[in-house]
Amino acid sequence: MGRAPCCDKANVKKGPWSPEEDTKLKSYIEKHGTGGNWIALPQKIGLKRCGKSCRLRWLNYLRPNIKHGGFSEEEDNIICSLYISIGSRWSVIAAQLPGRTDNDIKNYWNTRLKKKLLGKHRKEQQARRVGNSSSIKQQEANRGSSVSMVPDDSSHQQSYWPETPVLTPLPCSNQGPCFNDHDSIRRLLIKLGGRFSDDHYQPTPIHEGLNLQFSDATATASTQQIYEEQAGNYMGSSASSGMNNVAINKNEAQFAEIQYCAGVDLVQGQGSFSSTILEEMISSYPQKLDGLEFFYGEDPMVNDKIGLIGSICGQSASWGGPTSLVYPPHVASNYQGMRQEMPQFEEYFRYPGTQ
DNA sequence: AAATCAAGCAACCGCCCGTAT
DNA sequence: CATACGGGCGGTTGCTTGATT
Repeated sequence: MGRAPCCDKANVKKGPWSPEEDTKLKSYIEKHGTGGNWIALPQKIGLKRCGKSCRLRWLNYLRPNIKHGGFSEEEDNIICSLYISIGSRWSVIAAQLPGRTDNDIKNYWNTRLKKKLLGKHRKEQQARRVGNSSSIKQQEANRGSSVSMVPDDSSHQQSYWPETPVLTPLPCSNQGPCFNDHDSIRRLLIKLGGRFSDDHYQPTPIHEGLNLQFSDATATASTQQIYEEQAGNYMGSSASSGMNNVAINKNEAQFAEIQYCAGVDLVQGQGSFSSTILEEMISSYPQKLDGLEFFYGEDPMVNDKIGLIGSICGQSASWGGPTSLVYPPHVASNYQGMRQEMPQFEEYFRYPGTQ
């Protein structure tokens, strides 16, 4: 039995919204809210629109405090960092950029940022081929100093934002990249299903379905609280629909840790995680590099593929050099297989009960 | 001035997931 | 447990606008 359409397609208007439609929708929602039912909303207002269309219009354009265009360098960096870490999960990325919508970020990434970064990376590839190492160093030095990390005070979450799970807005300082903040990254990755080890945290049998730890002893009580909320969610979902959800989230969390390690290296200029493990990954799993092809350019050499992160965040190769690489989600989904096939892998990621 | 091309963006489509029945 | 339904999301489409020939 096929799905019933969400609306009567024949009697529904499509295409651009008129100012009148915008006004109707906006004033109604501001007065009465959405009523928790987008499908019924257009009939109440007298709009010949699909409920989903109304929802999209409201979320992307009519909601207060929406910012359009004019992405800052700082926002670029956040988007890049998150894209590298979690992939095209635009809603999660958008939650880190108050005032931005997932659609906006997605469009921005697809139309500009991707090309911008690709151009940057190719430039570096060419420079490397020419062997002009001194000019590269100069470029990198310039780039490092040009990365703007100016805090944006105007971007606090407003009351219309809670529909997306709000993570703590990145606490930016003018001293360095926003993503230097471990806790922000932790919160984000926890949201995606992982958790961090906590000296005060004692795993219970009920939590063992999520036996993932991040090797970070600085986890805070708030982090633990978030994790426990997450664990509660998982317990709830597993109670209603089996353990599959937990298993899925566990994989995501494992992926998140891999990404987290690389991501922290990425943003902090620390190469400790990357060097050995990633070289091994690359030599063992060159096919796993799919998904970020656009960064690689036409150069088949793996080493060239790996300079991408440096390009992305405008950081020098010095922090990770030719060994800094993160894996797209589908790679991480095969994490168990990777562990089995590559014993060394285990050495780098300690999980509870594996020591 | 007209035609063509490319970029940007708003909106739609279809799938997945959670929840209610 | 199965089914229906709504919400949410990412991918894609197609229109608009500006640049170039």
